[in-house]
Amino acid sequence: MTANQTVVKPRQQTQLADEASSTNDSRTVTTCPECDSSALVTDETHAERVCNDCGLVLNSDQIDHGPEWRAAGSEEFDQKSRVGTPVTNLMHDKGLSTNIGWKNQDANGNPISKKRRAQVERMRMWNERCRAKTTAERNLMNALGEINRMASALGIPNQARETAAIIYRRAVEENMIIGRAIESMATAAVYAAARQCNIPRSFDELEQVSQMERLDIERAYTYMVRELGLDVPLATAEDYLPRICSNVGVSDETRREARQLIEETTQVNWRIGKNPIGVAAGAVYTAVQSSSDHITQEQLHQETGMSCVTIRKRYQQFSESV
DNA sequence: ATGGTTTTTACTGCGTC
DNA sequence: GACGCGGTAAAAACCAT
Repeated sequence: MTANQTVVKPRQQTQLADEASSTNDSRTVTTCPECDSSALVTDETHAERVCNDCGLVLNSDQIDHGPEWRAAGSEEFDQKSRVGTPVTNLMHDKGLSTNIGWKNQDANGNPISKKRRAQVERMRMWNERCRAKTTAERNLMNALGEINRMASALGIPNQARETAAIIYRRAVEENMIIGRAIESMATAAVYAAARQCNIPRSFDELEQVSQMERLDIERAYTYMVRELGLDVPLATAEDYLPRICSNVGVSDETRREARQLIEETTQVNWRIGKNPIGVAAGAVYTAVQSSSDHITQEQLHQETGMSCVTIRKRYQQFSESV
């Protein structure tokens, strides 16, 4: 919109990612960069994150997120604990408002009188009604609920959901929602967040879980990218690889091999302009050929939506470039 | 709207079980 | 014969301009 928005572009994404996870970057890594194993464990005593397979230490001197006190038993734990759920962008009030418990009991766990119960019920009702004071808050509640629902349906993890929520909140702040369908903007936020978190989902997939049509989602998305100056990285073949591998069920060895094939050919000419999904599928197929796994082109076609012909072509190109 | 590129579709034959 | 695979041409989809 304005000049200063384009200037902040490079910061935008890191800001979003940081805000969303509010943790160290390597904590969000799910596979070992050395051996590609997913057996990463957090060693609390040494404050390290270590790969169980090759022993690589991903990061040391981690912040201990646990409490600063110690408790001997669960009773003492309950007593000393003085914290609630973490602040989340996925709720319109960031999860900070008061909730009145649903149980009709007093603090000691004894049932309350009939008269008192009616009173509590009225309080509960009005508390619920007052939670979203304005229409804007009500809309936000609605949208964040939708974001959560779609993310669940697509198997998108919490970190990306938080990112989606932040993107949507920014759109609200910029008055971008007015005159547009909440659902389309919420869907676009999920799409952008998924890509920013390197777990891209296609417009087709989003269309399946959204109430909006593909074109509306695409429009909302381009509008968001433009107006918010979102820095959304292109989806790469590597991004698609883990999902394809686990869905199709190949060994870790094959997965590693496929990743290597992709990495080795990133600068190769034939990769230019090719659909990363096809590249990933081709890499998996190529890797499968030299392994004990039995995955057919048909299976990969079913899983990725890429045609057998395309998978074959990528396979040939991978084979030639080795 | 256009034109170049990529992907899909539909068809083919071959080898293997 | 069913299946997986490899090849091809034409059509469709995609994308930047």
